[in-house]
Amino acid sequence: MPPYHHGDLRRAVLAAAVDAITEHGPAGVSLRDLARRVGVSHAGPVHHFKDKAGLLTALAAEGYALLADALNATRAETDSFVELGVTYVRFALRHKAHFEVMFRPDLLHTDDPALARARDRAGAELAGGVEALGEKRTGEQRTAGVAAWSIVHGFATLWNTGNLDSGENPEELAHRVAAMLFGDD
Amino acid sequence: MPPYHHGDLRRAVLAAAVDAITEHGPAGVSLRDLARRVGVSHAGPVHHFKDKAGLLTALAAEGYALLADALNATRAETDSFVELGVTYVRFALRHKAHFEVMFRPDLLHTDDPALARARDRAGAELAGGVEALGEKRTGEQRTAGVAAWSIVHGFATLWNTGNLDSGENPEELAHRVAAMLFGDD
DNA sequence: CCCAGAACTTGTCAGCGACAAGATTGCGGG
DNA sequence: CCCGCAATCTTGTCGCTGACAAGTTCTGGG
Repeated sequence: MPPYHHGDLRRAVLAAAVDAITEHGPAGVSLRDLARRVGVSHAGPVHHFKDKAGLLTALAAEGYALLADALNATRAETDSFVELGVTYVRFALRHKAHFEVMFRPDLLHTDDPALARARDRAGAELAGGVEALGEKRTGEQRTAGVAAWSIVHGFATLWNTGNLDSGENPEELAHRVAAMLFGDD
Repeated sequence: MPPYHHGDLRRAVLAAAVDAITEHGPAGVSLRDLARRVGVSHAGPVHHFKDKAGLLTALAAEGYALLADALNATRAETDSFVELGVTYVRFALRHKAHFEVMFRPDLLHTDDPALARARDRAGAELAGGVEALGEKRTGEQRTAGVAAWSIVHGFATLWNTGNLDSGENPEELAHRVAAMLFGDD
């Protein structure tokens, strides 16, 4: 018999949620199923997340943190804006579950402070990249930023929903697409 | 007492679903609630859609049809590719519920023939636009098409999830964004 | 050592989707 | 005209779910 206290239930449930969402999408996930997967009673997870939305909010926050880290890392080793876009796409494809949840405000507690913090951090990395780009293209900062975010986000979304699939290497295709918008690096 | 036969229950349920999804997102919708809104017993809608996924599939198909019509109409009056992109965005903002459901394959019967037909029609309109564009830019047809779809789709998604909002006129912003990718018209 | 609170369980409730079986209605063939 | 049949809608039920309440077990700080 497993011990009464799980040890790190919170992390375990989050991990199970990632698996479940990756398989069946955010709609096909129940707290009770996650509890079962983790070997805990049906109300165990509630204590850590309060809500189903609370669980997904925690997942989204984790996602923004991962994204911020990834963006930060590539900004450290290159100032290629295209490369930053590819990093965004790579994150979305590698962390499909996190990415899906991050952009479903109807499933989240959008006012959660931890979520806001993580999102702002990721936003700052993105904005920093746009700013660096601005040295080349003055004016239209806002438009350029929106365009950049739109194109990588759209690509990631379309790929993840199976609308772009055609045997190609997604990262390479993403690179060519991003390069169409900004320069040739 | 209302008559036993509703008259056009199918259409009524679809309309109610649009309202409900627009308000609460696709997750916050139940067949039973739609049945109540329409004034019909809890199992009424089932007969017309078989499934909850069936209902959403019908909605998605309707969405693709509307999109195809819209794209076709603007292709008839201009060959500006940017304008075609703005039409895509305008559709997504005006028909938020349809648009959301169209790109959630985990909620749909993706193999539904009516859905496939409608989707193909919309895809053909889009592809036609890209082809016309190809007269200007040879080669890279595939890349250009993906880039165009990505940027308008990303813009629409980000706007609809509240990530771009800042008091600006979305269509005008979309126009500037699309123009960054292709030409200046 | 002990006890306050954190971590987890058990029990319960209403709402949901799916299904089955029955009631009502309109419609086409005779 | 009417009969029967199929489409449409209702009623009833099942297992599952999220939320909540109350109880049980563990753990760490004083």
